[in-house]
Amino acid sequence: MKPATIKPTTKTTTKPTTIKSATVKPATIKEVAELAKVSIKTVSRVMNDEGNVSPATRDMVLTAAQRLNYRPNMAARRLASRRSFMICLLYDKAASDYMVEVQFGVLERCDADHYSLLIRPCGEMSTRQIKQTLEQIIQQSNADGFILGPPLADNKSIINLLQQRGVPFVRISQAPKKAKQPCVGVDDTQAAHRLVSRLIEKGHRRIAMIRGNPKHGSATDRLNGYRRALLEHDIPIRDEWIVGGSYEFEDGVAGAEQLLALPKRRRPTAIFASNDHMALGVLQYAGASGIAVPEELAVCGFDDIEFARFVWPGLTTVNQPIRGVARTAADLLIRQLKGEYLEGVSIRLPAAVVERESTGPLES
Amino acid sequence: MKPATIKPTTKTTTKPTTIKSATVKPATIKEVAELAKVSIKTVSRVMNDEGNVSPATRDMVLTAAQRLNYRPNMAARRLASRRSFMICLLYDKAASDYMVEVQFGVLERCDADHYSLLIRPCGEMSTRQIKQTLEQIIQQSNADGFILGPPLADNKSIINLLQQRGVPFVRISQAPKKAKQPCVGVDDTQAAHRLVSRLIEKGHRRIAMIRGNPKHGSATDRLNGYRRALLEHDIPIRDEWIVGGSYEFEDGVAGAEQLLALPKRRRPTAIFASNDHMALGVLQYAGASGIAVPEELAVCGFDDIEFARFVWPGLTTVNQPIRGVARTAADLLIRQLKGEYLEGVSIRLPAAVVERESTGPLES
DNA sequence: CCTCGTCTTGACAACGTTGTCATTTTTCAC
DNA sequence: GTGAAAAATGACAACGTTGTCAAGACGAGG
Repeated sequence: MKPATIKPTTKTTTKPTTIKSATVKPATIKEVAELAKVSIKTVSRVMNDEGNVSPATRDMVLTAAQRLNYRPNMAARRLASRRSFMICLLYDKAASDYMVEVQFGVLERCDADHYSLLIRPCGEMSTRQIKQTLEQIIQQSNADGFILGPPLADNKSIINLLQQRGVPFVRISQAPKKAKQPCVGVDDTQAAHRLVSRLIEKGHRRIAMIRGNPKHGSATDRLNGYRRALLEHDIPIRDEWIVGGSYEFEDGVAGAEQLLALPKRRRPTAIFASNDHMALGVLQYAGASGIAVPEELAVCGFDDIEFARFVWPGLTTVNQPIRGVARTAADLLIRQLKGEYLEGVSIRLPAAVVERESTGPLES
Repeated sequence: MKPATIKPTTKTTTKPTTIKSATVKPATIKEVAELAKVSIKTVSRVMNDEGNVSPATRDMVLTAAQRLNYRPNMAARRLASRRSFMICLLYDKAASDYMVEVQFGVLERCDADHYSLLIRPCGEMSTRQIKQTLEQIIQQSNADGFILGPPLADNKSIINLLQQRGVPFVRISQAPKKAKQPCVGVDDTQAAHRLVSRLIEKGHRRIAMIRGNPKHGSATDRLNGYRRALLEHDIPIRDEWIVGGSYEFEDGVAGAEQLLALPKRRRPTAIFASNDHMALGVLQYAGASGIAVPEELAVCGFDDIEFARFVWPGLTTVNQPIRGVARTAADLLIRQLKGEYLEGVSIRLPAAVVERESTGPLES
């Protein structure tokens, strides 16, 4: 980091000359109590909706609080209650669009209950480092709970650690698996199934697939959806039409190259890439090698990232209700923190196929 | 929000049956003090690097702390010191790639000093709402300082509020303007100038521009860079080649339509869109209307978002060192919090033109 | 050897809440 | 009315740090 070039001033230690308006000292619970003529404990009860407060006193306290513009001091509250009112969102350096949406969703729910959100991207960390970071967050920041984004949500080692520590957490993942913790996600298998079925309806028989990163449970699910759709329509599943990938743009390019190099007879007329990044890779390869999309090749992806509609032809894909998933995850976590018993709860939100130009004319 | 379907269990209030390993109670400063045979205050001094501690005692404390795996309790620290060790990142719901990078950069710096990061997207709020939110964050979470992302960094009203409250903040903006607060950014004018100059070098004379959102200072800067480049090469600036926009994809589409509808003689051979989103809009319009890029039309953008290289043809654009800018902003803020005097400091980081296929063959 | 600074160190009171438990008031059934 | 349970309220001690201030230890200069 380059140090700033600071214009030396006459007195380096002098405070800025800004006319600092006497920063109003925030009111404390004590002052509210005095004004309302009750004990601080009663004020506390009202502020926390603890019940066992008569409507009359409740009103008194509320108006007093309002008049003093009182807001409970979080630090004190945290210290006394041994809760931090903080939720930590743990995620890989996943697709930025995806995570921004997740952040939004979680924040929406957090705000409703005055929880703060700590974000912790772990993209460049080893599992060991992540665990260390976790320990620190638990002990130091004292996070009340965690939300694990994909693919961390499927990381056995991390799950175990949190379980051992007794910290509540919710997983965002399509694969509920055996873990008992609440899990929210989208039914990837079903969505992929629908998408591929749609291709079949449009007349395609030679449909290839580029698989996703095997570390993500979603990769398997999407593959299964593809398989099921083909099976249901009595289309044989050919190994040469299923190529590897790991959700990166370049995998799409490489996959397309491999698939389109097949002899004309066995060359696919449609490619289903396991995510939009790879689908865009396919589009780029097609564009660069003069293959017309969708006339010669239909392409579709998964995720409906922002840019799926910003390319030409627009990319057919699956839109996931990410924000909703995230909001639900936060909701489950907060409810758990409030004492609700949610073991084994698993929620699937529906995903919708979005058809654009890359799979053919829109009215069909 | 749909409520979860919860399998009723026999005892609803029972805690999960998970074997909860006796969650180790974190060590407190008191225990460290006892083990090191010093007072808690001395431990505190060591932990905060306050100085005036003899090397011998310092060592004792440090080893004791390590042996107990001691980490200061943040809540207590916050309460006692009346500082929150929290920084709030305030931003519009700007391009997600951009903000994720900013978050990364800020986090990197925060971690180094054990600051926590609060994120606060204000995309859908009015200035009034934002101010209210700010008040709450200042009073309740007690954030020590703020980092304002664009375009909030140029919002006079918000700046004033923070100034009045006496809360330190750093702006991320290309336009230092008259505000005294530290500001970090990129020299947009210069970058745009370079980009357009490059187009001129490649032989273009009819270069159009799609302007950015006038609320962002960057829009003006980029326009100025464009103007300067043309002026320097004695190319007249024609109003019909400068169309409005507000950084959205659709503005690019519309702008392209408008520009390419000009009679052939006056039709631009190159379009400089003020950001990549709009440039992608131009690309889409060109693709959809059969205009070959770069042969018939050169296109370039600004920002170098992830997808600039994922489209065909790859988009020529300007790469901003966003993470570096963010890290620097956080650095300035933290240094300010430590008492350094940084009024009027303004740091510009260089941005680089990235040439891809959309402006012509790469070796030229 | 004394004195006066400077460096170290510690005792103790904040900080602003919540938790515990005792006390007072209200409610209700008889 | 009476008694007993329930509801409402309050006193006070946590919570785990940091800030303040005073006291002790140590060195240097006379």
